[in-house]
Amino acid sequence: MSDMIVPNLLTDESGSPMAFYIHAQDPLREKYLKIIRDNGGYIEPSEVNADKNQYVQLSSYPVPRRTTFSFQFIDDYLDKGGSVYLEPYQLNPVKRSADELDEQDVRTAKAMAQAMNKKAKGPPKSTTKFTVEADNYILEQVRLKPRFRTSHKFFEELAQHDLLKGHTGNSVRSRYRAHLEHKLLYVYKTDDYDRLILDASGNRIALPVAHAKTIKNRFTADDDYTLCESIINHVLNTQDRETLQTADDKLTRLPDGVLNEANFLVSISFFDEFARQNTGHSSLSWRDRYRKFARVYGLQRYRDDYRKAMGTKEGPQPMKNLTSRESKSEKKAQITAKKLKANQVRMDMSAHDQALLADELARNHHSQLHHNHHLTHQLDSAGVAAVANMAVGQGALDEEIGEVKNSNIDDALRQVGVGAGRVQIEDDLVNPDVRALGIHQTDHSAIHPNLGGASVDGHDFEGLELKVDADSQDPWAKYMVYLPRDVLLTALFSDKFIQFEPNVIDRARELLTTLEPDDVGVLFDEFEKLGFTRAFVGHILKVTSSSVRYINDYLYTLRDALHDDRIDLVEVLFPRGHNGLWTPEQDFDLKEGNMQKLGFHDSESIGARRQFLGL
DNA sequence: GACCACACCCACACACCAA
DNA sequence: ATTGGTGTGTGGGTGTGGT
Repeated sequence: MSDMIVPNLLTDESGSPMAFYIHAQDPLREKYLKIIRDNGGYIEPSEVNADKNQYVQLSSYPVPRRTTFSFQFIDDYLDKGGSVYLEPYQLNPVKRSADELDEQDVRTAKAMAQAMNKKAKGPPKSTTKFTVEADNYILEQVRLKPRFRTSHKFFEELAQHDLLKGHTGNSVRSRYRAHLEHKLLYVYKTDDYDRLILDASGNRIALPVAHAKTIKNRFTADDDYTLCESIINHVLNTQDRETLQTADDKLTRLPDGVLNEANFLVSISFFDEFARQNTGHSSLSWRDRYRKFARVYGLQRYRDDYRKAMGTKEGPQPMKNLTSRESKSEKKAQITAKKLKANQVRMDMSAHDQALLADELARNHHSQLHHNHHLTHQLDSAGVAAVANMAVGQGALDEEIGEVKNSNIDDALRQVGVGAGRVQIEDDLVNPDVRALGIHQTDHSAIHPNLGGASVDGHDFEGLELKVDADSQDPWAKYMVYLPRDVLLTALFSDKFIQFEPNVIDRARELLTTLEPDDVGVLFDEFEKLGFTRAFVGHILKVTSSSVRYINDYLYTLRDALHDDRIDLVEVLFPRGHNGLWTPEQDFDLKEGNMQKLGFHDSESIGARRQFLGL
């Protein structure tokens, strides 16, 4: 902008400034304030004055029920030395009614979000070049966790590593995808829990990349065909022909060979069995594929289309584009639009009305305080806004609050660095509101958080609960039952236990330090390797509400008992009066509310038990 | 103007949950 | 126990702006 040479463009012939209005919240306000002033123009601070004088409002986005023009006008006007008309830059030519969300609100919200985002991100980002060292580091990290190599989350967490400072998750991911993936060549062999498998001499085992699965598998045409065929056969074998061939009107009989798919009954157990035979997807995924795709497309239709397509050059294609869920950004825009709407109503309310309303509400809510009608003069603007918001309705606000909560949680989770072997959410977040959202303290991520591999010293069992509740449908839940009281010692330990004595308990406790919330299976497996029977592990989890801290406590008492010759098995299995350790009797008391009998449990133990039992 | 770092998008695989 | 609704974040991109 060479305004040293060019005379002030934003003035009229008489030299008086051209006047504009820019809403105080507009993200580009500061930028254009400067540009316009530098070129001799004027920005009216008051909306009322601007309206009175019909000053042009410039905006980053269309504002419902106001006439606004794009900042591009200023850019072009200055660029072309003033030979530009205003009209084409108008953002929202249509005046609309005040009620009901419409597309424009949503568009506005989107544009606003985008504009705000730019502002929030601050001045133009500088970029950091990837070094050879960083590249190699990324590759090695991918090799260590091959299943996560397509995960956004994985790279987001990877970006926290010191070696990758200055890069974002996005950039590390795209660096890998665009420049490193073809250099990967091999990955390390890992077990079902994504832990490295070492060979006999303790070395990592290299594996061709193609052998390493990722987290999710796309459904192939063959998958879809097998699914459709199997379901058709299944219903033919399990349901009567008449039902299957009856049309929706319940009267007409369909021609032979045509089945009414609306009458198909396909139980969950079918998908369990099917997933056992077809291991590429979980039972839940197969069921979902059936619900969202096969049933929509038509199973018989897909079967026939597949067979037909076998003869073509292209070959059969998997089903696609049959889901129609609102995209996330769409949803967000809807919510933002609602908020805007609420704000708009507030802005539309005259100052006088706002004052009356505030006064009115204040009388109702604080009637003991005897306010006169000058009350509103004592309210600050935030107070008036809050009061007006009440008039707008709680709905939009509720969503706002919900979103704030969620983003707080997000932030808290984000603070959990990759090196932090285990999740520790700040205390102030572990409150009833957070619990009400169904978020476990430890339940933060689909992938294991300790990508950095920082070792844990085993003293922070605080709050880690394995993610299985006694009454859930988790396959591990069925093992989590009390043993009978007359059980024999031999039912608790296998021969291996003798082999590993006397260190078994300590090794078991050590193992606890490595667990993640989803590692119930790991715990079962590893404890069995140490010589615990599965039934006993289940019993321990039942007694301890599957909380790692209490499992640790239990192992202590178990160790002491084992060192005592005169072992009282019942006392070991059903410890009385121990905080965090539960028995069937105590469960009963908890359900019945006989809290006086549970005095030795602290509130944390009781809370954990409630959650564990689904009370 | 090509290349790169980084942001953003969206269908859907997989999962969980309430009714 | 089924069932449909829906949350989550992957998997595979495209868009954008700096260098």
